[in-house]
Amino acid sequence: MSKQNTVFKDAYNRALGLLENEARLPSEPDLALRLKVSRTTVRSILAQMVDAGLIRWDKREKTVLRAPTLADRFPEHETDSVAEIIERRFMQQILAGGAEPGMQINELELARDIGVGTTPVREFLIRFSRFGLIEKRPNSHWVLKGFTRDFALELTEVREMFELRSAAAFVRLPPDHPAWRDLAAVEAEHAALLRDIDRRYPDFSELDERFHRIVHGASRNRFIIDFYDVIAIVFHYHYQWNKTDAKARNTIAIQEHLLYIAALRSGDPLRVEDACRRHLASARATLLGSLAPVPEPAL
Amino acid sequence: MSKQNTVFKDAYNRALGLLENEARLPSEPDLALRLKVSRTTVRSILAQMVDAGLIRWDKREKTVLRAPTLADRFPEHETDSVAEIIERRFMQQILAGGAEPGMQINELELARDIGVGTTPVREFLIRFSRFGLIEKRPNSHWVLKGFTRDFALELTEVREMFELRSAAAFVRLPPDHPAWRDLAAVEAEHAALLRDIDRRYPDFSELDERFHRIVHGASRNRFIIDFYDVIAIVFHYHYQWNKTDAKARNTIAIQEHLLYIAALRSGDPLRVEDACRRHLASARATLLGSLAPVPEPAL
DNA sequence: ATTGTGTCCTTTATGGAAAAAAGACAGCGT
DNA sequence: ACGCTGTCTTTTTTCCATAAAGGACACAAT
Repeated sequence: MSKQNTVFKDAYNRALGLLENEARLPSEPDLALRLKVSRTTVRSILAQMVDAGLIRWDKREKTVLRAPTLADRFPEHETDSVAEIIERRFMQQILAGGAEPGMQINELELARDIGVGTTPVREFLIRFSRFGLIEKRPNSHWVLKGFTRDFALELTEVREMFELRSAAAFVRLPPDHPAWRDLAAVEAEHAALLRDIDRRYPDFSELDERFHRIVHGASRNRFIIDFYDVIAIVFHYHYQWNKTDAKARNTIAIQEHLLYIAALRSGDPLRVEDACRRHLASARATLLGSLAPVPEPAL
Repeated sequence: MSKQNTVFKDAYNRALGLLENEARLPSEPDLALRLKVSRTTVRSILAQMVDAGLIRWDKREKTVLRAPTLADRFPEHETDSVAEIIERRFMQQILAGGAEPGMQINELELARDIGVGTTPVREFLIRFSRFGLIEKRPNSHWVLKGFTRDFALELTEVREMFELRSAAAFVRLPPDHPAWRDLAAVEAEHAALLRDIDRRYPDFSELDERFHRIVHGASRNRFIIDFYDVIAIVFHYHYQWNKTDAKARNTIAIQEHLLYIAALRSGDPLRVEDACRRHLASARATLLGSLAPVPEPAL
């Protein structure tokens, strides 16, 4: 076994959707564009569809024979790339499972645990190291620095610097800048989410990321924009395994966002700074509160 | 050929220095500690020294037989790890050689060029991607974003935010904090360098990095501290192939550093901020000036 | 009792192979 | 003329093998 054809399987599943309401399929380059894969993969998909009796394929003629059923789809888990699998398993171990700071991380053991080769594990750890949670000892193991209170404080310190600056840059954007349109869109989604909060509160996480990325984008600074990756991954996994008071927490955050958005629209720098600071302070308090409580100093 | 024993060769060269003025060598664990390698490598070194007729080795007795000569050393280039070789060659291509933004980077070609396997090249690119100069298209090539004017502006913007905050944190350090001792040491080195500037001006680069890392360390924030890696690598390679006015440039920077250090010692936040801003503004101007000039807007 | 050595096992670093996926190009069809 | 397909080549992704390096443990020497 040398490589999983997850790109093929995922694109195949997505291609099944195109068969639903069409009698014939477009050209290969057109399909490649829509599915965001190469024409080589498109041709594999078409060949597979022929085998499955879904289409007849002769040169430019690609006639749909029958509608796809659930049985035609590849199972979800076979469409995950190795990198995604490694990320999930690793984050599970260090955020959910009890992993103490200082612990050694062993590439080989991790690879065996997950059932993949050492190469992708190693590459994952290298990529992941930029998040500041692990550190490499060359020619030796990795050290887990841990999702500690210190980590959260350092993360939020930088986040606050970056977001305040980005928010200030936002109000200086020209009125026809696409960011204003994006902002209006997320504002509407916030309002919609709030109206149906009892049922939809778990959807906030994704909206939160979208909103903050729009704000950070206004900085037009790749380092600031890229830093949001660190925040996003930490929040994503942390709150995924830490759902206490999720509804109340998200409701408050939505309201803060709405005030923050209104401030941005007002164009008043002072009002923006105030709304931004309030929200960031509250986000920090929530994050710190969800960590282990501060150790009591001895009396 | 599967792996270069560069760790061994580099440690062997360093170990030769220990033979100079000693009649016998210490224990294996002791040597391992001094050379910062494992005992396994120490034992390989000792075995090699026996073969070379440098020592007699019997259990705990490690008697020096003769002083090492230049011929005993491994040549410098054999002691560079593969990762170092890749980094140098790559930086040469993108900073010194004319590499236009938007260019594709090909792992395989790069590996063949340098004469190493694809695995370390790939790992280098992943590590390097955090510097914001290249970007990955999954399942496809890397894209060179280039050391452009925009890059320099974005880099210096973040640098200035981080350094101002770190400098402000520095003056709040307790008087017995080791950073004050480090600061005094680099101050002395600055003075010494300035006295012999005609001859020693190329040494400034290293001192510059040492100084700024001390300042950034005061932030006690891993993200701020790690960000200096980006600055360091850019400055290191950029000025290595761009030596115009190096002496004048370094002389000015030393003087700015001395004022900056004096401000830090004064403990006056306003004075610190002023000195820090002045130096950063001058560093930015120098960096931008050394890039291609701004394209003239059409009349 | 502590420190050092001999021995052996494990892990990391790196090259190599092969499947999956991307990409190039000539010739064909409209 | 332009876009599409057939075919072939190249590159990326991944697993695997092996040398280099690290690390563990029992026994030996001080």
